[in-house]
Amino acid sequence: MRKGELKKEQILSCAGHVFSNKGYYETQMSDIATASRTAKGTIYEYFDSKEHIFITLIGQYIQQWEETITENMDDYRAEKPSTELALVYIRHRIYKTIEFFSGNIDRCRIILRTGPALDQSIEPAINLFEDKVIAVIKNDLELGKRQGLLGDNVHIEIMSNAILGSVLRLGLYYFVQKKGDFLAMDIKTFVS
Amino acid sequence: MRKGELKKEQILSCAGHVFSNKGYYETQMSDIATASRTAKGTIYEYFDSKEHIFITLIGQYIQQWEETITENMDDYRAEKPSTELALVYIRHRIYKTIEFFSGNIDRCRIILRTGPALDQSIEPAINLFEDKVIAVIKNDLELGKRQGLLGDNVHIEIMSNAILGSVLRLGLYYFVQKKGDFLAMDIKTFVS
Amino acid sequence: MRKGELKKEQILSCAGHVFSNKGYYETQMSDIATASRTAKGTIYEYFDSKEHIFITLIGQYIQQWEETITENMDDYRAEKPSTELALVYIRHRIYKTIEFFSGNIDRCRIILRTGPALDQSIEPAINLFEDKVIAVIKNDLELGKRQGLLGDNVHIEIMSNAILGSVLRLGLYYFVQKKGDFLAMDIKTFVS
Amino acid sequence: MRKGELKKEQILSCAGHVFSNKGYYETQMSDIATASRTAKGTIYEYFDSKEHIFITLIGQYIQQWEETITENMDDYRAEKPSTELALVYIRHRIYKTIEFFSGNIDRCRIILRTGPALDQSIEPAINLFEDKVIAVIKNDLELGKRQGLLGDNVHIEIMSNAILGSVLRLGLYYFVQKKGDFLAMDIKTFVS
DNA sequence: TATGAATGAGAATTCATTCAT
DNA sequence: AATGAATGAATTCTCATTCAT
Repeated sequence: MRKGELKKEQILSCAGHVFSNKGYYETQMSDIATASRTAKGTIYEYFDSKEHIFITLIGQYIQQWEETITENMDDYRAEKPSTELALVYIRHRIYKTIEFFSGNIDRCRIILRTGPALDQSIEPAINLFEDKVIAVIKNDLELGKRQGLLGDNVHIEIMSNAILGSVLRLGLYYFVQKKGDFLAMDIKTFVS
Repeated sequence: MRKGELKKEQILSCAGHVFSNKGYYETQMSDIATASRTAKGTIYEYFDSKEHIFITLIGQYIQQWEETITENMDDYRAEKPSTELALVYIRHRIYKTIEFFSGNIDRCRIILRTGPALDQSIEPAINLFEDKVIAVIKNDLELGKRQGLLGDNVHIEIMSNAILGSVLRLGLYYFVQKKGDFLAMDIKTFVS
Repeated sequence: MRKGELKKEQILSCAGHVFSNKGYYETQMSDIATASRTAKGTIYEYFDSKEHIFITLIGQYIQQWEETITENMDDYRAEKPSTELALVYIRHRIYKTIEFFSGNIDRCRIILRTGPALDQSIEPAINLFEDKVIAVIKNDLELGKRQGLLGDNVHIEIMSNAILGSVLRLGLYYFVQKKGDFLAMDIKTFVS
Repeated sequence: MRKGELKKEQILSCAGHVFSNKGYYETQMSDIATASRTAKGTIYEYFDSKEHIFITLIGQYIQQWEETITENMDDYRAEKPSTELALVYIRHRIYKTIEFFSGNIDRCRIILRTGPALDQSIEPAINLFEDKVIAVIKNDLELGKRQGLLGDNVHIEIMSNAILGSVLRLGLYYFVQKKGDFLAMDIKTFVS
């Protein structure tokens, strides 16, 4: 049981590595087999299909992201019981999201480089991640609005999408394409 | 000559329609043949491969975008010879880009849904579009900085990527996924 | 009419050139069209199919060979009315056949390099040439036997095939593969 | 391992049978699949391409020929330690080559019917066989010359090509085209 | 008579998945 | 639980031939 879990995890992480380098379509099951030092048949003991691997992987990434952004949340809660909690939250989440992306290059490349249009069956998986993020941002923004930190004319839906788009694009630019040197300062400046 | 051009254009636009619905990989040459009411062999008279069709299509989109954003540029130039030209420019380009996306749903879906990770040979084509847009935005932002409209602490690279990310994401959200009603007001509010 | 004949001849000789370089299967109708500066459709005005071109070509070669080996035959007839006519004939034919091969490199390459196993429909064409040659050799050998130049124990069928095989192989070796310098002496020595 | 070798051998021999009947170009992978009762995909587990199968086959034939002509060579060596060894050798080889051709009809048909002009990539394979044979004959002839069995005026290159041409042609005539009854006597008569 | 765009049947090859061991 | 040989549907691309002009 324990051993089986390990094997599954091993296949998953190796698959992530291959997907990250070759993309979903260019990745072949034999690549995953080779990378994970597993026979092709064995992979099918743990996953129904190539698609299933990919979807499982994205699901894992979402869970990891959720865990990451809630980490140490209590510190903030305690630290600043005053106003401006929304701003603190959103900054914390952006930092944590950046940490999330920079923490695992395969994860980063897959999420940021895989457009939603790959395939009808994979599209929902990709969208799921982005929907989750949008929901969290929206929530924070609404909190901000209630706290009077954001003017009434701020359109939350637009704002949250814009923030998500910005963050994803910046991640792609700095972490995946590595076109510039990432400077820790910045986003703070930008958001505010 | 004229007739050949028409046929090529017809294949290209039908291919765009199929790509937009099924994605690059799920699209088969036979789908394009059926959609364009052309024999498979005929498509190969005009294009070397499926990849060639896709790359040609993206190239066409880039050209169309460039044409769109420079349209009526002179009006603005005359209208506001004073300061704030950069702001006018950038707004104009954002409006025009929105117009560009909303003007052709296939174009919109392909550009916004196709992640850069489809395939090694297609990735450059996709990146080309985004690089072009980044270059234009950077240029405008630099102009804005020189005109004193943007503070010195604004990091142009980050800002331009954030704007691009926002615009692409909003296009995806409102035009492709149609999750909300697009309101003409907004982006203006957002950018300022 | 005259002009049509010329066109047909032009296509045929250009086809010979292409077949000689690429072989029957690797040759495409478009190659022949390009080589003969004729539109693909036009070729079909003169020939029913690719196969038809090839068969016509071989037929032409056979006719040319027959013409070549009978050239100046009368000289020999007059010159040596004595015995040994068979030997004179066969030598003359071998010389003329060598002349035939060396006179047109495309013809030479096609006949000597095209094995009989290309295709069910082309095999008869190739065999036709060799059958013709065998018949002529056999005839000469029988004459030689009647004249007492060849012992009774010479098996004509074997001998004629052996001579044909030798001649074809030597042609291939010296004219097509050009592995050695061809010396005019020799075959005479060999045959006798 | 053992089983895989068997499968490969099975595909190879069935492919030989199909090639021998239809020729290289007319043979389709599906024919080989059917003939060997193997799925098309399986063939590609063992061979990279149709061309690869053909080249492997010819390589095998060459090896078999080399094995055949050296069989029982020692007998001769013991039997006739005197002079005329060269003549014994060459006769032995011709008999063995005839045995080689008559021993496997597919092998015989492929070697004798496949001209060198099939295809640029296959031409070397075909030539390889004939080059090997030429080398062996040349060697024997040189031995014969040293032993004084052949006059100085015998041109070895021409002679060896002529012998090869004769043998191949006779094989084609008697074994492939079956135009006459093969009589065991003969070649001996001819060569001497 | 000449053209070359259009055709579509047909070919080799790929690769996710299965299954006997 | 693990294997990897076997599968065959599916896919891209080719090319001899046709036909409207």
